[in-house]
Amino acid sequence: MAGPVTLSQVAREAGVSLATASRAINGSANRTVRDDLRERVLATAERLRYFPDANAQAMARGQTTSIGLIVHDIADPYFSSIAAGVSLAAERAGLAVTLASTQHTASREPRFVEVLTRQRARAIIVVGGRLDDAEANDHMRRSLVDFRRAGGSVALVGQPLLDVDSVVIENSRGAADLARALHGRGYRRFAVLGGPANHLTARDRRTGFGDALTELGTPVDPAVVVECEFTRDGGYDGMRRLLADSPDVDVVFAVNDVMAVGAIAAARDLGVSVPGDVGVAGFDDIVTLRDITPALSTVRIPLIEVGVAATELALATTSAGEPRQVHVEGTVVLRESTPDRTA
Amino acid sequence: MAGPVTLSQVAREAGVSLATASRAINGSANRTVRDDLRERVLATAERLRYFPDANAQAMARGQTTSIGLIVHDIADPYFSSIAAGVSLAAERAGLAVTLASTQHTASREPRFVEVLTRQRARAIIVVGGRLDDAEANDHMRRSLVDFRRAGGSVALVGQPLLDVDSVVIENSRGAADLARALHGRGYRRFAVLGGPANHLTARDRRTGFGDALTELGTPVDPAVVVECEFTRDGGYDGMRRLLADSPDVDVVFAVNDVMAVGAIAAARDLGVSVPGDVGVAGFDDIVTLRDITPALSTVRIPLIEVGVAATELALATTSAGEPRQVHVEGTVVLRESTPDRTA
DNA sequence: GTCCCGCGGGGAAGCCCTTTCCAGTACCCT
DNA sequence: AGGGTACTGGAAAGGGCTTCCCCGCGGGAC
Repeated sequence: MAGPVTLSQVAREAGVSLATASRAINGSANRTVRDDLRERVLATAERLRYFPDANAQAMARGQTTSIGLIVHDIADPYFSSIAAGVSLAAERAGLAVTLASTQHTASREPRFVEVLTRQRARAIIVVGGRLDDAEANDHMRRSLVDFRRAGGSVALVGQPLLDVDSVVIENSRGAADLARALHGRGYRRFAVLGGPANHLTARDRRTGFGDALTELGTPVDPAVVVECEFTRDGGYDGMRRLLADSPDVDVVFAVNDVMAVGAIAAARDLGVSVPGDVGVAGFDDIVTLRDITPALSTVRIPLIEVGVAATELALATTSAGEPRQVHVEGTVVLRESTPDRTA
Repeated sequence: MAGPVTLSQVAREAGVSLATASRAINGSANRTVRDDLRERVLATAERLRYFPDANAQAMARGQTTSIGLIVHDIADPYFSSIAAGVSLAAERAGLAVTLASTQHTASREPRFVEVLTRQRARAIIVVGGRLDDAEANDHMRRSLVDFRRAGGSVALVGQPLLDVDSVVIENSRGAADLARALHGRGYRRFAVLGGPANHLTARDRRTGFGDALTELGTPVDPAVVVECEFTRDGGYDGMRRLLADSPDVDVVFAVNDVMAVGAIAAARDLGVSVPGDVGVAGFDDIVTLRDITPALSTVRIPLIEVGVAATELALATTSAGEPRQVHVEGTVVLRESTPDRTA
């Protein structure tokens, strides 16, 4: 019992002062500890199974060893892959990751930022498409300002929206590339499962896709751009509605993979064959895609690397100047769900 | 600048003592603060955007507000679903979750326990099948002892192995139920993708499955119990080997879903039809299953609830007596991947 | 043989809170 | 009117660690 072992116990036991014990264990900068003392301290610490109290260290040093990660839903493969990257990078940097999953509730985001502010986390990584919701974004911006005033840095994954460093995913360009690739495979009558109207990532992908097709002379009829939730079930729903209204379509672009997966399920349930009757493409290349049937065409985003990049960005000492941006390109990957029609 | 706002700043600004400010903001037990003072303090805190330093509070109170979660791989849907449950329960309890993902490296586990010991986390949830590896388990046990000596509690998800409170998943029984259900559908020639030999969860599922079949008079030929990794790629590999060696099988039980998914992919790549030529069943009912083809028969484990239960177990004040156990039953779910053969 | 300098040990301050303990006030009861 | 009680504000003591600063000591330089 007697609670955790403290440094003073170690010092006393080793017959040295607190200061020396601290320096021996920590290897203080610009100070050295005589070898025999250091070894004695280390041995004592080991014997007593001493583990420094990170909270006390944080207080004394004025700096913690943890970073925060805010995602919409940790059970969603998109987020969990990014989380894996963050976790990896954090471990490399010797930091612990505090996970916050908002369950798609925007109001939770600033609340979690506050929690992390209290923890005095070194940095926060905020992942997930932002909404075009001035009030919510203002809340978030304000919380992040508080956080940074408390000494933390922030990196966003998604849009460069909140005046902070960001890993920017080239949604628009990726979607445009996909549109051109599909056009190249002979598709002409496009429909879009567009996600929520005010979801910025969804919007960028929609417009990138649409603009490219307009340039190619096969614009998307706004009637077949379906609004729906950004989730698997949203895709399912959207696809049902789309197929009910306008069956005259040869390919459907869902603005993310989980929606595309839902769309395929909806098509199957309605007896519409994919890709026989209609092709489907998604966006992100989440890891679970490799095992769905038909294999889904998509725009590959290196999610783990995105997580790593965001972490490194947040941790790199801020010059306090312009918000920095790291751009990540998507790569079009065409698979069975959109076979070549020109043949 | 000037770093984070402190309580003394708030107190000074509000014209009260530190003690009063603390009590006003915190609502201390068995003490009251006069209304006008409290309001003044609160208003000042709000105006100054004061956020208490959780590390300092932890020191003063001798208790932190975080719990640790150790998983094998956060990008694996099995773990991320449990993580979602943990995250949910933690939020309810007003605690932050520190995430550690070991990437299937056993030696990382005790290291993460140590990190959490330093953080003085309230509790640790360790998720993921343990190995029958005395040395690794000893390490882990010892680390957990250190952690508990520092005041934390522990809950395990999986086997009741390390003398700590556990959420025990009835692997053996679930697998036996599945075996009987498959037998009931007319399957007779069973094979097993058995996972690693020393993986306890895998072993329990293997033996539960095998024993039930022996009882039914259709024992599994040990030659068709294939050892492989506990991952999707392990399942892929194992299935390849299995199909190469012994094609005379009508159903394959993979000891977890991701392996089953890999197995289906392998079958497809080898031109073996599932379920036409061979049925496949898994275990866990991970959320991504709903969209693979054919829909996979499995044993459903309520993963989110498991996460919640583990968290609540860890947080429930320990009577310091026997390790407590919460048992979770699996439910057999038969889908397209194992159609009825008796018809 | 002095004088300095640098090295390294240890005392103590300080990080930001909570909580105990003391003291002052107001009020009630007799 | 005096004494007790209830209430509440504030001073101060931690809590575990880092680090500044002082000081003693040994060695190099002249």
